[in-house]
Amino acid sequence: QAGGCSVAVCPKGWLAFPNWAYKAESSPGSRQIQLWHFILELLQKEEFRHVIAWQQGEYGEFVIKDPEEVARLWGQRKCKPQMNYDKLSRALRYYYNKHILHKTKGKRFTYKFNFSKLIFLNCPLWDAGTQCRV
DNA sequence: ACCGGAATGC
DNA sequence: GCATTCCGGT
Repeated sequence: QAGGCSVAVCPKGWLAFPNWAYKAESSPGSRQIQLWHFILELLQKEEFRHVIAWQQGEYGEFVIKDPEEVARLWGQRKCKPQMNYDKLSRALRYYYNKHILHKTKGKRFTYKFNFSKLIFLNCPLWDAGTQCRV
C-alpha cells in the first residue's frame, strides 16, 4: 500500500507493521543493522521458527526458543563471534527505556514489541491518524 | 534467568 | 546513538 504498511502472517491471525520493518539493512545510506530490526528479520522467516517465533495470543509478543543460537546468528551478522545471550539480552534491555520492547514477566525468554511506538518513532511521515490496523 | 550501572568502541 | 563487554546484585 501507499504509505508502506505490510502485513505478515502470525499464528493467531495477522500482524501489521510498516515496510521498513522488513528491510534487512536500514534504508538510508548503509547504517549498521539494529538488533530489533534483526529480530524482526528472523521472525519474518519460517526457517528460523524453531529458533525464535511469535507467541500466540499476544500481539507483538515473541519467544526466543534457542537463545544461544539467536546470539550466534546475531554475532555472525555483526562480526562479533564472542556474542552470547547474556550480551544480546543486555542490548534488548536497553530497548525498555526507549519503549521499543518490554519483558513479559514470568515467561522465560519472552519479550514484546511495542509496534505503535516503533511506528511513531521511526516513521515521521505517519501521524497519529494514520495508524496501521489489522 | 533477569536486571541495570559503568566503561568502552565505533 | 547503539550496542558490546563485564559484572554485582536479585
